[in-house]
Amino acid sequence: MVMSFEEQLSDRRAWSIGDGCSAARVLDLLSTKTVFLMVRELFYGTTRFDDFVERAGVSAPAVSRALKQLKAADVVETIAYQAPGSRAREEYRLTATGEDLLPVFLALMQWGDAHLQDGRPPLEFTEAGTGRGVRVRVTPDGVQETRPDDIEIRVNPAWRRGQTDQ
Amino acid sequence: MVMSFEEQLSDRRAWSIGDGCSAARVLDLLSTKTVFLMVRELFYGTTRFDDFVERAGVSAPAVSRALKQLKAADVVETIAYQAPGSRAREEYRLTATGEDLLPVFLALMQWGDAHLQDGRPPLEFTEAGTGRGVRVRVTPDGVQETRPDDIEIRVNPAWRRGQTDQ
DNA sequence: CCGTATCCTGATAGATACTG
DNA sequence: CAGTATCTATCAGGATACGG
Repeated sequence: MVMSFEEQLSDRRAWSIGDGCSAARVLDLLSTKTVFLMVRELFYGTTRFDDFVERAGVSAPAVSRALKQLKAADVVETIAYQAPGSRAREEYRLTATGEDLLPVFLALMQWGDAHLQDGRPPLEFTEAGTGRGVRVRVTPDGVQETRPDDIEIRVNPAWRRGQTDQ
Repeated sequence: MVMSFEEQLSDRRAWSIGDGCSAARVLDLLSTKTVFLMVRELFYGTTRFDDFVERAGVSAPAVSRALKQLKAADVVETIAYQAPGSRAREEYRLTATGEDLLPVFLALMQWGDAHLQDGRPPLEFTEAGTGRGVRVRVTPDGVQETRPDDIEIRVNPAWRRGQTDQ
């Protein structure tokens, strides 16, 4: 993938080192494991502080810091809401910017499923309308994309069986 | 994307916490910034130790550790080679497993380009045969994919101008 | 040129304890 | 229930110095 690229090395140096490269910039933001686990939970629909703590298995101070970072980066926003019969709360939601992280998240999952998980992936992602499986792919401009709203997640029954066997 | 998923929460707990979730497993491996920068360099075709140090702007010990980790994880392999007229060396290459990280890498770049970079992305990825731009997308099974070997990278001329203006 | 061991510093996570 | 302050332990990263 790279050969023709090597010739542009002098340009490459200009952005590669320091803050020019987008990958490097993203890592400054998402580098910590906790931050990324928060993003995962947000995609799974977690909205409340204690649920982040419990479901991600991370301490409350760490969650507090991570969520604050994400909010500062405009990945997360807090929305006031009123549960019927209880007092006002805030819930955490992905912003549009945050939802754009879906390909990053899915690509990470897919790679883990393929290379770190033995056998069947624990989760399956399918297209709501058609039921077809969805994956992250490198594709040329013009191909059809699946909208985030059209994605359904299911726990793979085969995996569930595998777990209880242990 | 998540509603139907919430109902399966009891299953979710089983894999979400600890090492069940692929995302969490991947993060155990790729969590550090240096490791990820090494992956970036590998995709750009860097093979020699000192080049990793220079191009990623990371200290030699950090590079040493990161490369060792990646090798242990079967993302990187070292291959002996003989440059004409100099002594034998080893070079670092992505394994097939490592090359599968391409969507992760591209997705990260794209997100950074879209949300952390002001304006034009510094790099452009195109399909070798057709010249069409390529991106990472969430797509249903069956759509055409671009092979890693068919991807060309170029430094965006517009970005280069923007740089020198500063 | 290609690495690695050692030491030191800064960032990050957990435990604990406390407020609205 | 929803956080935050503090304190400490751990770990990644740089500087330095040294062997193949």
